[in-house]
Amino acid sequence: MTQINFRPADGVKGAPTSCANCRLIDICLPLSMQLDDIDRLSRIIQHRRPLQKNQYLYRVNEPFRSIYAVRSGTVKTTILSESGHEKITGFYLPGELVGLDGIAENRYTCSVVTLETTSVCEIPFVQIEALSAQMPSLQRNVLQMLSREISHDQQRISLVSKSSAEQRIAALLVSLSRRYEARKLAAHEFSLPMSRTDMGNFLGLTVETVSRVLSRLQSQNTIHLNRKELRILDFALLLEIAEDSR
Amino acid sequence: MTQINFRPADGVKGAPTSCANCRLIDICLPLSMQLDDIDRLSRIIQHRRPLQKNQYLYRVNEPFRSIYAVRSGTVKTTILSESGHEKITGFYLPGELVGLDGIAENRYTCSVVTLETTSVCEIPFVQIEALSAQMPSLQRNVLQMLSREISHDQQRISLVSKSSAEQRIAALLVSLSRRYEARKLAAHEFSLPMSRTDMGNFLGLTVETVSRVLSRLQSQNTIHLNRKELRILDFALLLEIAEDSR
DNA sequence: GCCGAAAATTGATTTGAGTCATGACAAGTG
DNA sequence: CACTTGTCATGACTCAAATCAATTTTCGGC
Repeated sequence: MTQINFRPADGVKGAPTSCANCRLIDICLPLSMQLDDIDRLSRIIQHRRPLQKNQYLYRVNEPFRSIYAVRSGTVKTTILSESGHEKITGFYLPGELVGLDGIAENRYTCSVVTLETTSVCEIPFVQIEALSAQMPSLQRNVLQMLSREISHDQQRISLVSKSSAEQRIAALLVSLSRRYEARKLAAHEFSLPMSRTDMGNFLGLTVETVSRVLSRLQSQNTIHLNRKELRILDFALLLEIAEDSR
Repeated sequence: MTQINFRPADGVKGAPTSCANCRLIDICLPLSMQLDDIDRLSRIIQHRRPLQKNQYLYRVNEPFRSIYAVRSGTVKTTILSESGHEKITGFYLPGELVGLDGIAENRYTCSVVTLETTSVCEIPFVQIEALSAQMPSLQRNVLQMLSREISHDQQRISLVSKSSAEQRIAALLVSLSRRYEARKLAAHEFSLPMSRTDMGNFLGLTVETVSRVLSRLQSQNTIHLNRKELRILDFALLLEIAEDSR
């Protein structure tokens, strides 16, 4: 299991590190900021100890304090339906931010759960506000990250409302692939961070259907799947399945 | 057809009006701002002539200039799949903002189409930025509106990924009902602003299924529907159908 | 390494939504 | 006004996904 390490620097464990050394700099909040601005931003970021699998980063209705950047690992966001059922609304990879939903009501409107061992950068919101009052580049970036999240959410809506199970699953795999690619990781060979159950929950399908569709895609040589290790054999076809709409 | 008038003031047509007189003030961007701040905000808002049904407010990839508040009428946002198929990602009622997705890339990532005659308030983004640099209340409100949109998008994801057609349709009706209620309009008797086709597109269902489910809900006396005029007869049941999840 | 629990796969069957086809109705057009 | 056009409703039929059930595989703890 060759887990890629997103630790920003090789410094002493727990020592302060800077976003300037982080390999996610082209994707994450400091995106296209000046070096000295990045350093000022880095100083307000808190590095937490990594969370084990299935831990809550925060829960719905907790008071909003911070936004978080996933540094390594993967998380899911969940909302609670009025009947008490948990519904997954998204998966977040390294460099993606969670907690942005908390700004409006000053408390989180969803919960965040780790899918594997995950470390995050915590960015206290009052400090973001204070700093961005003096730093237009940060203010602009915060707005951009929120806006980007809205675009992504819309993509997600179109993903989960696709008509067939095959389309939805193909579209999820394509989405993951592209996001790994943007992180300069292997786009056609990666590990699915979530369980089949989670995929089904997110996509509005039963586990059995997820399992069957994955098997079918495998028998057609579109993908190869060994437990969670995915290899995309025919990306073009996968994309066609995902997009080919009635 | 008693169309409720959202025109902010009774002034001369085209004369400058203020958000202070608008009945959407508790919902829209100026939410909980001071009166003098509201006046300053009002001055940068441009009132466009109303758009007829099926007109584009803007199209995907157009350069981002403004965000828009729906003043009266209804719009839908659509994104284009790679296969060229249009997918509806949301419906927006008076007091809701569209265009927030444009901030990140400086161009819109979706298109906005009117579902009926609609008027909007245009708010040029450079002016928002300039003004919010001097007006913390506005800066905060802009962030809150973006954050709120993210929460709503997550709700929408959970809505469209529900498992059965009945659940999805019930959930959409509940959502509309609550949003009309928040606008102090009749929550249990309103006109569906979108066609059956649009409902189906948004929910990932065929028109026929939409039609059949609506008929079924009607024959069970959960709703009464005459063309687009909807009366919710048993809201509790409708909510139960929407939320009752496996 | 072994055990029990959880997760995933696979099969058989049922059910619900899609597809195709037709007709009703309303709105718009010449 | 007749005629077209678009929207919606409904029926017959098919097919895909849910459900129910039984194994198999994987994984965490001892």
